[in-house]
Amino acid sequence: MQKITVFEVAASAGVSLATVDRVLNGRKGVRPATIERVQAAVERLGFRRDAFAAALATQRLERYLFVLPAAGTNSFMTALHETVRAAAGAMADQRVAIRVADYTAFDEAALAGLLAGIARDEWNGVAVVAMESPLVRHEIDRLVEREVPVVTLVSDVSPSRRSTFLGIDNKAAGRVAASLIGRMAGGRRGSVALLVGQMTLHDHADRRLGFEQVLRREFPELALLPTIEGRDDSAVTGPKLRSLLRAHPDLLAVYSAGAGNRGIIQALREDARRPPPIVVAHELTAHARDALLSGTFTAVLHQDQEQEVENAISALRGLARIDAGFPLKPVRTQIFLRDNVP
Amino acid sequence: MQKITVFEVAASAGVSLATVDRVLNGRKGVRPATIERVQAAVERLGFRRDAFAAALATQRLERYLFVLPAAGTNSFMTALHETVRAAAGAMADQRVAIRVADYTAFDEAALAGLLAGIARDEWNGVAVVAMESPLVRHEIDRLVEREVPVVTLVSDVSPSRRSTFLGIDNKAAGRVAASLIGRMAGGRRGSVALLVGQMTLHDHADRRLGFEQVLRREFPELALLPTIEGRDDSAVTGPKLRSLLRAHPDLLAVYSAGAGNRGIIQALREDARRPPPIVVAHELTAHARDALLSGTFTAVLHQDQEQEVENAISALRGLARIDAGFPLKPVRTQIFLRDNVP
DNA sequence: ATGAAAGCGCTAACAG
DNA sequence: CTGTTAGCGCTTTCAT
Repeated sequence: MQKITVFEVAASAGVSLATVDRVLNGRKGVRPATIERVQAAVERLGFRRDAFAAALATQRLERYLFVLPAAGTNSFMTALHETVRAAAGAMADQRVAIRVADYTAFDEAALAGLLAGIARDEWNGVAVVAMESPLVRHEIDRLVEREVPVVTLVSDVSPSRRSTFLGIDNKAAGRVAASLIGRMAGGRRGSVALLVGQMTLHDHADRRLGFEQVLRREFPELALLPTIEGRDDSAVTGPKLRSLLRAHPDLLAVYSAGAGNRGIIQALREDARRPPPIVVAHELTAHARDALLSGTFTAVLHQDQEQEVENAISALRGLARIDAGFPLKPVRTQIFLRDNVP
Repeated sequence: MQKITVFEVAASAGVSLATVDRVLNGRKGVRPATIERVQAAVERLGFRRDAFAAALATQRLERYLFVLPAAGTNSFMTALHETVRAAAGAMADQRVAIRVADYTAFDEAALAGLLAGIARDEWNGVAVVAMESPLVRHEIDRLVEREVPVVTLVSDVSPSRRSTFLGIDNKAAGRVAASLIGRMAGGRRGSVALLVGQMTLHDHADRRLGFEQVLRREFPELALLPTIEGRDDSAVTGPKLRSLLRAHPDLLAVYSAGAGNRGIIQALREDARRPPPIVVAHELTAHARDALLSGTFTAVLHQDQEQEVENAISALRGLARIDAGFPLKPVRTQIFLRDNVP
């Protein structure tokens, strides 16, 4: 497998380098007949363009913007910032610049405003952790109109014109949670608590959907209590769960579909019932995981952030037509039990 | 963030390009004082080497060899070949050539022979799906002596001098299997079957270890039957499990730690006991997964091959000092329940 | 519509 | 030990 260069292609086709380049990059100003001659030469010689040389010569610089809820909102978001930053570092020497813009969590107007300020010539693409909101949807649609590729990450907004949603299958996650809880309850009857951040978060809403569906259909002996909105904030989830535990002595399981697990763990610690409630949660910090897994039977659903961010970057590059086809893998959810903590 | 080139570094340090290059690439023959001056300049200017230019100039061509059990051995191995081939394709235009060499599964001598024939100047690194065997261990050590980086993949051999084992935590996988089975059995007593390919396969041995450990300690009401060696072959696993099912009417769970699941599924289909046995298996094909998940309660442990192969390539490139440090992620095991099939 | 020639940023002979 | 210089393969003005 020899190295065929544009030079040999040019020679073989009886044209100059410039012409070969024009054909290769589909630029106009070449006679059809010439195009064919060049393409024939490419085929004949089995020419493969050298990606490094091309990148060097073009001096290309790609810019992508990640729009995320502010770090510090909760550990998931803090970690997400970190993950994006890490990915940015890794891509930097491939001439891919990645920046992050913050918005106050749950603040639709802030998010919409941020999106409104994005210009086509500034960014080659935008990845956004969205939320359900007409305002937000509208701005995403406008971005797409301005030909700025947009993908949603972690939490979607539908039906907007964003190119893809990249993230775990949240309905499946909810179903798994219900399945685990139902099996572990082993036929006992009692009530089940479900906590989300806020129902405008598409991902949390999806999880609830899947959860309810399986719980109702397969475990009718378990009564689902009204959903609690904890704003992904331990200062809210803690007290709310605490009073729920007090009000429902028969509560035997908790599904935390959002964040704010520190509050939840706290409330559970103070609870005295035996056996302690079954808990299924989504998490990110190792600390939360350890605390959660120490209960009776508890499972943690883990979402591969790194992969999600990598996928987002790949997708955006694909949309910006910098890099060819990207077979995106679905983002994985891992289930952690006590026995497989890393 | 401007573009700093080696040229500016040279100027700022008061040396020539060649010297900068020497320092940058850690080549010898530079006075310590000069090295410091250059490094200072690099820091000061925030110089980042352009990977494309470097790759272009070096004309580097990396060659890595994957040594695997022949495809067709079982679907896992067939898929592994395919995964390696796919990775090879993706790396090809980055001037990384990946080849595969086959050996007959379970044939220590064949594997050892293959390894013995590898020359240092032919390959920049070797990834091998190994097995426990003095012969194999010896050849791996010899390769390392000849300064050919070696990593093991999927199944390790210890204590050889290979650089790293890349693969899932098989003891953890075994523990999870036991945990799931124990929980699902819900206190019933009965016997449990464990099938592996062969005990010389390090990964299967590890899974057994973790499995036994948790089963004994936490679920003493479950009796573990003698381990069956099924050679990862459905023609063997099927009949063996079938006779086991006949001999043990109280058998209530099966852990398939190896391959050959088609045979296992077949045997379970013919079995009439109610409820059907709990099954935990490792798998690869979607078909096996679907079949397995249709039982009473069954879980499938899924191993991320793509990631494993990518990790192997990264690790080898790191060892070949082509690419800097790669923070390898542990390879994930995903648990599939009926509700989260992709 | 096509060609000639000058780089892109880094590396590696070859001198000194 | 350090500097000079000629590329690597592709892109891109600027002529023709």
